[in-house]
Amino acid sequence: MENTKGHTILIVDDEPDILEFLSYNVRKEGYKVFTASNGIEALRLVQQINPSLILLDVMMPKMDGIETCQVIRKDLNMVQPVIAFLTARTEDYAQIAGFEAGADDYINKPIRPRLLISKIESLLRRLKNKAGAEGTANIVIDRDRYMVELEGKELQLPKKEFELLELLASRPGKVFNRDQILAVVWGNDTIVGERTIDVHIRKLREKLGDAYIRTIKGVGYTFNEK
Amino acid sequence: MENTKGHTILIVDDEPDILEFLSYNVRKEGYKVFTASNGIEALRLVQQINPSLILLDVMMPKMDGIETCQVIRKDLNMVQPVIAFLTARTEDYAQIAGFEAGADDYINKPIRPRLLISKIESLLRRLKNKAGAEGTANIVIDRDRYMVELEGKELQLPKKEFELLELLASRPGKVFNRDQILAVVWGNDTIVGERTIDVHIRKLREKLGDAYIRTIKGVGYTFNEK
DNA sequence: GTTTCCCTTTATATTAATTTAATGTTAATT
DNA sequence: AATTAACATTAAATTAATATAAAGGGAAAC
Repeated sequence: MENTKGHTILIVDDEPDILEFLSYNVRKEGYKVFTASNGIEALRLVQQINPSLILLDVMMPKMDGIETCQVIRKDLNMVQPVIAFLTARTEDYAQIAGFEAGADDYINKPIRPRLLISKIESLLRRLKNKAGAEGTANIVIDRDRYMVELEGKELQLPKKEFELLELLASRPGKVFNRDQILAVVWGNDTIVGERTIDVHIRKLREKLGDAYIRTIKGVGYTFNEK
Repeated sequence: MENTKGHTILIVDDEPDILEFLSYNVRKEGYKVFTASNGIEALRLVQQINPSLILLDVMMPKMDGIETCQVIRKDLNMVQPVIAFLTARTEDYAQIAGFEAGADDYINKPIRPRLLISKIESLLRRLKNKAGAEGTANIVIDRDRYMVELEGKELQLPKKEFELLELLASRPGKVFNRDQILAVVWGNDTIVGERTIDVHIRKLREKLGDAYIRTIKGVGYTFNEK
C-alpha cells in the first residue's frame, strides 16, 4: 500500500500567522504545500497545481470558503480535490452550508498539529479508495478485443453472454426487462423460448460471481449497484 | 514525483472539448498530462517532455496523426513512446494506414473513460516488458519481401497468407471479424466463399504453430494475446 | 509443355455456443 | 398456509460456426 505522502495540498486562509503555522506543520510531514490568502487567489492556483486536498478557511474577505468550494465543485474539468473547511467553533451554520457546497470534512480552530495531520492522512486515504469502488462495479468492456475486465481480472465470454453483459453494464443500476434484452441482444425478429435469458444470466453469474447481476422479480435484471 | 504514476502522457486532438475531457480523465488517474491541438505543436512538445505514451487523434488540421506518428518514429534520437491513435468509428479500417506508420493501438471514439484508462495501463505495461518477454508475440513483418520473422525463425509466406497475418498482427489482441478481414485482405468488391478465410488461417497455423491465432467463435480471429 | 504452387471451392468432421426441456426454488398474493 | 407466477438450475439436444482434408483451376516457373 502506497503511503499518502507526495500529495499536493493547498492551504487557504486570510491570516498570515495561521497560514504560516499550518503550512510549516504540513510541509514537515513531507507534503507539497501551496498557500493562498483568499478565494480568488486559491482558484487561480488550483488550476495550476492540481491539489489532492484543500484546507479552506470559511471566513475570508473577497470570496469566502463556501463560495470558493462551490466554484471548484462546479468545474467538471477539474480533478476534484478533497476539500476540508477550517472553521471557528462558533460558526456552526457554516457546517450546514458547507456540506451543500461539497465539503468533505471540517477542522475546528484552534488547530492542533497532531490532529490536523491525522485528519489529512485519513482524507487522502479516502480519496484513494474513491477512484475504485464507489457504488458501481469496476468493470471495463472492450468490444474491440471482445474482452471483459472485472476487478482487474480478464474474462473471455461467448458472444451472447458478452452482449448481454455489455447491455446490462452499459447502465449500472438500470433494470432491463426481458423484452428490452431480447430486442437488443437477440434482435426484434428472432423468437426464443422463455428460459433462454435465464440460462445466459446463469452462465454470466457463474463467471462473474453472483454479486453483480441482480434479479428484480417480475421486472427484469440489473447490473451492480452493489 | 508528485501526483503521478511516473508516466508522462501527451494527448493530441484539435477539438478543445475532447482534449479537456481526455486530459481530465487521464490526469485524474495520476498521470502527468500534456496536451497539444495539432501535430506541429505535438512534435515541439515531444522533444521537451519525453512522454511514455501519446494519444494521437488521426484527423487533424495542419498535420494529421499519421504523419505526426511517422515523424516521431523516424527520429532515432528519441526514446520512442507508445503511440495510440484516436479514431472515429466510421473511419474505414482499410483506409487507415496507421499500422504502417508505427501505431501501437487504436482507441475508438466516442471514448469511454474506463476503457481508456484500462488501455493506457495495458499499453504502459507492455512498454515495461518491452522486447516481447511476456504478452505480445515477438514478430517482425517485412512487407517488402513478404517475409515474417517469428521468434527468430524466418518464414516466406504467399501473398494472401502474408497479408492476412500482417493484418492480424498489426493489432495484437484485437478481434477482426470476417468482414473486416475480407475488406482489407481481399478488397471490398471481390466475392469469395464462406470458407476461404478459414483455409488461409489453417495454412498460417500450420506454419506458425497453433498458439498464435485464436478463434473467437461467432466473432472473428485474433493474433497472439499471450 | 510440364510442373509447381497458390488460391479457391467443396464436402465432411468437429467443436463450441446456444437453446430447449424438465424440474426445483423463491417470493409475492390471496 | 396454500397457491401461483416468476425465476433458477441442470442436463440434454440442437444448431451454428469453424476446422480440416482433398481436389481442381489457373498462373507462373522451369
